[in-house]
Amino acid sequence: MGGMTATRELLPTVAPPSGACCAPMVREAIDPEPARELAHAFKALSDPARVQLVSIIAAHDGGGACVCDLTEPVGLSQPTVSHHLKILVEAGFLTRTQRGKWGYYAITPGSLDRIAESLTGASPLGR
Amino acid sequence: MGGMTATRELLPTVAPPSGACCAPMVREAIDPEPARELAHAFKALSDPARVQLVSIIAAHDGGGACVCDLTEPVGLSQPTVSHHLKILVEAGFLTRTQRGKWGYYAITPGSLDRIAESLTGASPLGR
DNA sequence: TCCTCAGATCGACATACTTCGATGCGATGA
DNA sequence: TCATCGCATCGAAGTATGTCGATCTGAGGA
Repeated sequence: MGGMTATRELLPTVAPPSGACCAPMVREAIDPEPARELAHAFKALSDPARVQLVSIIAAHDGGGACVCDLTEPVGLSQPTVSHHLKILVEAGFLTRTQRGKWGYYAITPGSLDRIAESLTGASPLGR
Repeated sequence: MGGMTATRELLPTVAPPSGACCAPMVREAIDPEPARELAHAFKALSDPARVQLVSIIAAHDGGGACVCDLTEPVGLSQPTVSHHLKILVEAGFLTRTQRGKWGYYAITPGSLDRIAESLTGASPLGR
């Protein structure tokens, strides 16, 4: 294999002769179904209000936060906040528990780390 | 500090007497503006086709991938793929370079790690 | 110069999402 | 038992998003 020097610097100004226009893939890409699930998780975090809600609830740490403490910081109506919370619960980021007449929301342990891992290292999106 | 035993297990069945219904916050929550930016980044990854595109391009690693290699795996039309790529570029996840008559897309180094960090450790969403 | 090809942009359409006021429901307190 | 409180659900309205066919642009080759 002599003479393979500086191939990285000598990218051809035109593509390979025929057929392929790109270099072949180095690794396997994600399958459609996992892609769908991953996108669904990201969609749950794709609204500013929901990002704030997760942050506020994470800041409460131990006991969780009730809806009454979440409405005012995000500046939205109670039904809207309730709607966002439901989306976050269904996506697995939050858990809901009822104590007395208050409902408390808490971060599902590990849920954020799991989604973070999908973006790094040897996962389908990481490099 | 005697007698502070098992307070974690003895959560009251009703909330604190008056006013506050939750424990106070342990840390600072995210501000509205950073929340908006973070949500915007997540929104770029909130579509299955875009997750697949990022994965396929990441799998090409070195030289990047051209649009002709991206249309078929995601099963969408060329204008639609082009549309999704634009969103990913604007969100900072991809970079585009022209070589000959082909356009090549590559992952912006560190962009995925940066978003992953916002979900873990001492960041506003992590715990 | 003209033709061809890769791919970006445009316009249109259907669907999904965000938001709110009104209402329903279960738990507390009187 | 009845009134009140916390909050989930419902229905409606406006906006944003995903998708495609048609078209435009810019680079290469004849």
